[in-house]
Amino acid sequence: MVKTPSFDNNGVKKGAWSEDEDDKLRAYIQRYGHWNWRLLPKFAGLSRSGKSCRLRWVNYLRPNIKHGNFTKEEEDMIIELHKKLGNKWSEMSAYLPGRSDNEIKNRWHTHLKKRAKDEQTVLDNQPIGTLKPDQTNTKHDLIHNSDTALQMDFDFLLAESPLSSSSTSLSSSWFNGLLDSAGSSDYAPIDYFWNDNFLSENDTIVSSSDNSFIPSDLVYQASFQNTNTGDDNFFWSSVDSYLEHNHDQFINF
DNA sequence: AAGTTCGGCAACCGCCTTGGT
DNA sequence: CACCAAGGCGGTTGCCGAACT
Repeated sequence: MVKTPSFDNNGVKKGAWSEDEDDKLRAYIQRYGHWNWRLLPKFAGLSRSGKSCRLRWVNYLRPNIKHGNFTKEEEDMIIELHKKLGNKWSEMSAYLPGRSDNEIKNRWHTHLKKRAKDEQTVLDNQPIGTLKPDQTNTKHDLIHNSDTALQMDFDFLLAESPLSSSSTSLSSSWFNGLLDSAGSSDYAPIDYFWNDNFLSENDTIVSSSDNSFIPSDLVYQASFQNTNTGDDNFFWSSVDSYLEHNHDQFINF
């Protein structure tokens, strides 16, 4: 299933992650965040490359990540997004909460690529004139997305998404519109999990400006205020800011 | 039962982008 | 402007279990 653990010439471990390594990485990031992937393994006590740590966290260890058991809706969405975006797996993952780009990519290659091709073949070989009304609808839906409402959502999302080339800035209306059009937080970009998992239920985001849309990177740089105690809690977005506020711990490092 | 092929997926590799100096 | 380091992304690989012969 996974690559056999081994060490390269620099003593960096490769291959499958052990439970102990997962625990170390998870505990470290949940406590300190990932302020610098390259240095993180050293601080966390791991013999891994920063890239490997990042990948493990993003694809497997981060909170709310889902594995396997793709729903029909998720698969439909992937196929639809692939039509619109091509192999932009990371962009697709923004529309599928809890799904990593790697998992979406794997799902596409192992299941959906064939399914999409088969569906297209059926459509190509079936003249519209031979279809009954309901079949015509089916063909229309498949061509123009399997669900009309979903299609409208896709069009809207893609047009308004901050990831879209036609969009020039992160707009608050994008997320508000996202929720309005979807009518459900299921369509919310995955970035929102950061808020959920690094804040206690009594914490609120303190933002100096528009806080309707806060990408994960910005969340890390934001400050949070406990509504009960009024205390501010900071997540460190850079090694400099971290060291600055934790100087005593590293004075002898 | 043994050998072979296939499917699924975690992880790696190399390139590109971005930000700092 | 050029260079460098770090992060991010998409393509690919390697391994294992299941299915097949």
